[in-house]
Amino acid sequence: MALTHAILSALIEKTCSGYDLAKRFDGSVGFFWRATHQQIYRELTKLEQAGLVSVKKVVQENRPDKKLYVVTENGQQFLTDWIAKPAKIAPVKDELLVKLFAGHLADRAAIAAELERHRLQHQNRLSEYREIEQCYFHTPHKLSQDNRFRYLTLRWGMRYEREWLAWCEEAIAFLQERFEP
Amino acid sequence: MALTHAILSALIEKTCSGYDLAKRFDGSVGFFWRATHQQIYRELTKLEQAGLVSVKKVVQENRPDKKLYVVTENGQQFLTDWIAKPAKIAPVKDELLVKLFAGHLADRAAIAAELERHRLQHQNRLSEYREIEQCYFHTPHKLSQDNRFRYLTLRWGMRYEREWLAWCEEAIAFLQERFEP
DNA sequence: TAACCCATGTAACCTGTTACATGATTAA
DNA sequence: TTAATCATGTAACAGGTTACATGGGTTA
Repeated sequence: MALTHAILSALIEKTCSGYDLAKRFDGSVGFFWRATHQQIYRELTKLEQAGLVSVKKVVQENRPDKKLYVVTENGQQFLTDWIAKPAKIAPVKDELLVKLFAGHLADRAAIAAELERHRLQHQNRLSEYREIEQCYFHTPHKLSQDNRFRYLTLRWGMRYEREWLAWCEEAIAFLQERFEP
Repeated sequence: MALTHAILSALIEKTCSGYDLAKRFDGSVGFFWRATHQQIYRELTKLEQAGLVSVKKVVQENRPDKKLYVVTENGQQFLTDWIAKPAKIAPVKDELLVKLFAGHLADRAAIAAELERHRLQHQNRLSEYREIEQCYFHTPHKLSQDNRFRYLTLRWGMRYEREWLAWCEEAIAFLQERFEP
């Protein structure tokens, strides 16, 4: 179960509150592991009970108090051990591919439209990644060790999105072709 | 919820029993949507109640009776409608990327080993795909309409695995490099 | 004779999703 | 004054995982 680990990884990147974590899961680690705020709060409670994170109450003016979560030594060890443990490749779970698998049932134009919508979404995601690259990773050889690793994950993301784009284009072209019966 | 649709897609490709479906989910649609046999049996019961599939009892000699599931007209319409409905791109959920995100915590050799293990797994998956291509899709222009769509999904799979391989190699090379501090 | 395949299921549990709740502050 | 942001939570439900159960047939 990697939600635990995703949260620890995010907290190690930067200590913050549950609320902040939830927002950060829209980017950052969130690109590779999604979580809603309810999942996060639930998990943080467990992590605290297990002694993998500790909590600091921060009293604020003009806004609600918050709990800052800090990864403990135990927490860091727990993460480090996990990283070295052999794991299987992640299973693919993708609706669009299921749709194409039975694509002959539907109208060609409908499928082409759905492919085009996906193409655009992947293009947008790629643009996001490119902006992040420009912003934080424009000089790769000057990066700190931790950021070099994060840059690697970003590069995975860019490869992934570029490949999706290429495939969408291929699939759309396929739909436009005339085949012999 | 696409498990429903994945099952219908698989049944449309070929009518079979719950047991057979479970096995087929190790390949075929299963490459894009995983399911355990418990999930499948549970879902088939619901699909039958909803009238999207119908059941034929088949009495066998020397082995337990089985229930053949056939997609009904309603079921086919249900699937077809779903295919045309706009959907969002699938979120990525990948442990290895979470691991790399906090990669600086772990020993370099440990991470390199994990990357290598993943590289091998992706290579194996790619070989599987290539065999399927050789076996079923070696003459693309002679394929039936439905198989052309399935071939598209296979081509996605090959792109995906090739890109993973390339990235693993990049990441491993990165770990071997010497950087200035 | 032990282990595995065929075939279907129940039960308990863990994860993930959605909706609802609160209550103050700040920007449009 | 309406909506959004900050901050944390409860509750109910849907989806997914793991373990266990049964019972005959086949293979090593």
